[in-house]
Amino acid sequence: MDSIKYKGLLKGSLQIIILKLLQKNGRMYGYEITQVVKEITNGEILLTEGALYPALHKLEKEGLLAASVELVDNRARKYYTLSEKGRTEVEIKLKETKSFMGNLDLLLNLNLKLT
Amino acid sequence: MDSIKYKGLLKGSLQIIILKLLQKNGRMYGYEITQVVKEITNGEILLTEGALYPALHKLEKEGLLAASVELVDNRARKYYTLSEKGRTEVEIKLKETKSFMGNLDLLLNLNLKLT
DNA sequence: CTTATATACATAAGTTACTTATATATAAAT
DNA sequence: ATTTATATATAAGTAACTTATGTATATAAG
Repeated sequence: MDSIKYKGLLKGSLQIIILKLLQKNGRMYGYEITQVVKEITNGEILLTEGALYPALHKLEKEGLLAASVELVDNRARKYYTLSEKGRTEVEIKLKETKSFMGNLDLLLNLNLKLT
Repeated sequence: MDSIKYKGLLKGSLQIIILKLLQKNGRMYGYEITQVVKEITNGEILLTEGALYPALHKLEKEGLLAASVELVDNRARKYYTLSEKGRTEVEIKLKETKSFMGNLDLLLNLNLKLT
């Protein structure tokens, strides 16, 4: 698995992507996140395991995610959900991301319309 | 000088910010870039010297920028302009950035409209 | 039947782009 | 006289990645 595009750009946005997907879908496991991101972005964003799993562990350690392992088809899946703290944080980080994109819009003359 | 917000998010976007400002303004020096970014973003993006100057040096080394030192008020200024390669690259990186923001829009449900 | 692909997680080593801190130097303002 | 603004540079440390490797099961292909 490898992500060809957006070499530097993904930096800093992986956390909010994970948090937002969990906010939307309630309960997901790591591999599922990689597949959903791939589908939604038409294969343009391909998360690497080496980035995703440490990011999940970090978010769990920080108390934003709760994890529970489950056996499905004799294979271990680690499901994640947002904690209470995570539900608060996702809103904060989302606002930050929007604000940053608004500023990038001004600097790069992208003519975005944030609704 | 320090940038409070967008801790991770700025990563990967500094290069395109520099290139785009030079495309727009033709000829700028480092300190001027920090001030223009500060003004345009209402003080929300504050470039650090430790990030800016190495980034300028790297872009110059890669042949995207041309530099010339000038004395103004007895102080040395290093002016940068886009090279031919830089003029091509800024368009490529701009498209990449737009594409990435479009994908982030899909993942985060931001409802932006890229024109 | 054995090999490749998909599913599923984890981590170690290396790279890169930052932050923070420090350094130098002149000009202008307090 | 001291601080703030202007102007550039670099060294040390950190965080978030990439790349590579490892383990293990299920399924499809040849």
